[in-house]
Amino acid sequence: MSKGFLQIFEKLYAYYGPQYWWPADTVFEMLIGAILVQNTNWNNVEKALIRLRPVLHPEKIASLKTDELAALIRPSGYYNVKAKRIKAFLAWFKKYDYNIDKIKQLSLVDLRKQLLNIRGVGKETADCMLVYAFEKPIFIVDTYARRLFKRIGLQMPDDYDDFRTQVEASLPDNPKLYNEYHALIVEHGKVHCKRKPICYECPLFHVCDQQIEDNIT
DNA sequence: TTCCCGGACT
DNA sequence: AGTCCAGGAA
Repeated sequence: MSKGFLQIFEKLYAYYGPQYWWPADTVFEMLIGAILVQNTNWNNVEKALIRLRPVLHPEKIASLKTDELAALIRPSGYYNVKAKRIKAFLAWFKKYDYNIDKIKQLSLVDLRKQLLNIRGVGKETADCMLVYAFEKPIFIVDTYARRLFKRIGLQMPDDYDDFRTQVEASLPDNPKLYNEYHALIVEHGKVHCKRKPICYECPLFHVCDQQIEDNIT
C-alpha cells in the first residue's frame, strides 16, 4: 500500500505544502475562470480576468453582447467559443438568482448533472466548479493526474468517471482533501512531472516507476 | 478527428 | 517556426 492515492497525496502535501486554491477573489470569478482556463495556460487567463474585472459580476456580464464579451476575454484564446460558454453558464446560474448558497444545497449528483447539461461545461470543468465553488468532494481528472498516475506505474482506466471513482474509492469523503489534491497534482505536474519529467528532487521518486535513464536533470 | 485560438517559451 | 497549455463540441 505504498502507492495508495492517500499516500501519494500526503507525500505531495508534505513537499509542496497547502496550495490555497482556487486563485480567485470571489466564487464568481472562480466559476468564470474555470471556463476561461479550458486548454489554456493560467497566465493567459489572468490577462483575460484583468480585462473582465470591471464587469466581473453576473448581471453585468449577462448584459454584454456575446461578441463584446468575446473581445474582453480575447487573451485567453478560443474567445468566441468561451464567450458562448460563459453566456450559457450564466443562463443556468440565473435560475438560482446567481446565488451560490442556493446551489450548494443541491446534492453532488444532482448538481453535477445540471452542470454537465450546460453547453461548454464538460466533466473536468464541472468537477472543478464542484470542488472549488460549491465545496463538493469529487476527484478532478485532468491531464496532469492521468500522466502522474500512469508514470508512477498504476494502470488507470481511460474513461473519465472510471478513473475518478477508482481514485475516490481509497479517499475519505472530504471536500478539503479533493480541493488540495487537485491543486497539488497541478503544481507537481508543472514543477516535476512535466511531459518531459524532471525527476531530480521529485517528492514521489521512491514510489515512481520512471526509468533512471530518463532522469537527465 | 478536427476545430476553436492567444501568448510564453524554446 | 514550432510547441504547449486547468478542454469541449460536432
